Amino acid sequence: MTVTLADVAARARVSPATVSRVLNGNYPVATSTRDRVLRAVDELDYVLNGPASSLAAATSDLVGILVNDIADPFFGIMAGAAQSQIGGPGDGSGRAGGEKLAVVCNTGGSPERELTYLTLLQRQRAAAVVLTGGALEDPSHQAAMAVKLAKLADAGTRIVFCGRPPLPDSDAVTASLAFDNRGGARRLTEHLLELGHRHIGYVAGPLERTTTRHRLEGHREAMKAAGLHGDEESLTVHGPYDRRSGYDATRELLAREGEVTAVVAANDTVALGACAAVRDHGLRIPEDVSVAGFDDLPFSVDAMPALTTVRLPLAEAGARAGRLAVGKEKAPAGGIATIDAELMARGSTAAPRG
Amino acid sequence: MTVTLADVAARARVSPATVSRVLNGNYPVATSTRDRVLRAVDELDYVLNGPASSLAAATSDLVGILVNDIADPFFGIMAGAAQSQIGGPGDGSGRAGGEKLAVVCNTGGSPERELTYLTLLQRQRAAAVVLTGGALEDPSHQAAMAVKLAKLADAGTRIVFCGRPPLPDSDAVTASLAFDNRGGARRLTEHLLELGHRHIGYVAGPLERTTTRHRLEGHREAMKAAGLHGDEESLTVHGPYDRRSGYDATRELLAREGEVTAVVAANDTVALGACAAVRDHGLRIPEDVSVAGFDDLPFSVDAMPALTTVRLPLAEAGARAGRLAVGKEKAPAGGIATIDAELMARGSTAAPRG
DNA sequence: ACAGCGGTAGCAAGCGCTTTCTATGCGGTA
DNA sequence: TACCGCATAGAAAGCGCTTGCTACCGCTGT
Repeated sequence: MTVTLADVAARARVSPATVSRVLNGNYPVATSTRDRVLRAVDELDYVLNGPASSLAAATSDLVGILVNDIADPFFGIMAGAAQSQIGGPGDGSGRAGGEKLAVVCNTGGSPERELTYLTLLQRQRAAAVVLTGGALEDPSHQAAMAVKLAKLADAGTRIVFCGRPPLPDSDAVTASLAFDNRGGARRLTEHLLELGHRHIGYVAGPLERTTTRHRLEGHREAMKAAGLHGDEESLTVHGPYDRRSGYDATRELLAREGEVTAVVAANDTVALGACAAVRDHGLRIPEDVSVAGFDDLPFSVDAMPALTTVRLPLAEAGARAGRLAVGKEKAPAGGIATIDAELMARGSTAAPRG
Repeated sequence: MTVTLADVAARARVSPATVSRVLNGNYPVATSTRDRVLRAVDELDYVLNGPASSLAAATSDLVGILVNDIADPFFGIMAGAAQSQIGGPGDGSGRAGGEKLAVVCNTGGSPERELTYLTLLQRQRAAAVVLTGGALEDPSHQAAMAVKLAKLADAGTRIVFCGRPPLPDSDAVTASLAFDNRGGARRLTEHLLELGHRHIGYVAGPLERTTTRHRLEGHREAMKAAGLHGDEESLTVHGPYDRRSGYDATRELLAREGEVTAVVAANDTVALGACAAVRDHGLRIPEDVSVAGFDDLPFSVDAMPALTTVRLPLAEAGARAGRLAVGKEKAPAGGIATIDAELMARGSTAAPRG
């Protein structure tokens, strides 16, 4: 039926062992023999049996990339960059050894799915796993993750975090690349404060994610430093990281009182919803209300007016995570690197009226 | 070291065969025995060895989803929807049998990568493969794909196309879900013609993709039906499916002569670039120039003015492809289904001046 | 009371590869 | 000329699981 190593061996008139060695290139084989084998492989159109190979070698070339939402470019960009480094096809090396299969797994933000994907990858004896995006704060889930990751690490799977805070007291994770969400958020709010805003609405992400908390903390840090605090609670609304959440929350913020002069959104997508709400409320951006986002996704510069936001180097971070995952790059000191976030002041923010 | 089936068997005081049967649930096992086994699995924290299992059973639970650009929500949305149906974790069934590992592979639009990913999936003995997005028109690549897909199908891998035209004379593909790009494009251009436009610039996608050709054909069909043809060639510019291409091409179109009153873009992302170019040229949308996109990605409604475009039911199509891939749904008659595209007339198009 | 049978469990033979260990052939050296 | 060592190839033992077949047990039917 399907062609096996033995078939190739027979055709090349060598032993299966030799074919295996030619394919893996990890053992000296005479050039003439190698050529013969390669020709046979070609003629028979032989494709290695991955499971058999993985079983015998006790390793696999699978690399999993976990993302919260594959439809969100935030994750897509990171995942794409990571995948491009991990290789699979066309990583430029041309070496058979570099032929890793980078695959992305969509958890949909669900803790169970996250865990189950990890189990599935463990089952496949994955070579590495990259976890992207913020983590859930739920202690029991964190504990479960720590255990699972420890087991994976134990089995030789390399683990890399990308855009995710490091796991405390764990040496399972090879490297953690964490975004400076707090700093970015602080600078963003400072920018608004400098423009003269005092009543700033905050449309935050889901309560239980680290990303949400960090950005919120940065915002509040800035507010506090400006001597503004007390009404933050009432000016903060939580919701998922989507457009609708931005729309609904902003309508609510606007309806509550007329006092809000600026709205900071959890991310750019939410900001787009916020913009729509501001307009539907009959107000102009930025003359009546300033709006700001976070992430600087590609479409943000095309919003009208262009969205003030905080740029996260998603592609760079993803690529680095990919390289770390396949060992092309060595881990930063302490296994942790913080990635800077840069304020992008654009047209959607301006001084408040009056 | 790691826990094996045999360890579980020993602990449950049964044979390995019995453990395997409990795990696979495909053979009668007495309840008491099953419980004992399940408890042992739990206590030992046993995780099946995927490669070994796949080798012995000659099947695997991997399902590959190939996309051209994972950072593009067009693909992200389809892939996410497909993945959600394929299951992996939390497909709702709860059945162990449904635990497929849906993974997405990013070809970056490169033909070699596409082929190599297919080989990699073949090597893993994937249960199914979903190919999304338009195909390349290059005959030699198409032939290579046909051969590769035939081989995969031969090995029992189910193959589904999503948003991709069917492969002629091939029974390798289980089902093809093709978007009605031609019809959508035609209706879009008709809309512009009805508004009174006569000089319509077209920023097309890469020359070698079926999607590009089909959309272009629809456009020209409409033009021809309106008795307008001849200058289409000169009003068409090709480029990649990205913002920059839309920007550059539109600048060029605008600079060429002042006559263009509308710009149709290859997709929404390109349209965003076109919008920016129109504005940078000192013109207003839609008063001076109308702009239209394609796909109706989530951000399109938030452009200012909201983008007129053609809606493709990406999520529905992706979900259906996912279901077809795992056999939850049966293939449409003839293995081919055409998915309708709906015109979304919004603020970015209006009658030309004068 | 005995053959026969449905219901369970175990045995053992692989699945297709990797890898250790062993065998062979050859050139070079004393 | 005899011996050693290197370079290369082969033999064979698994890797951990699945599954066809056999074995056993307690019943039922006659």
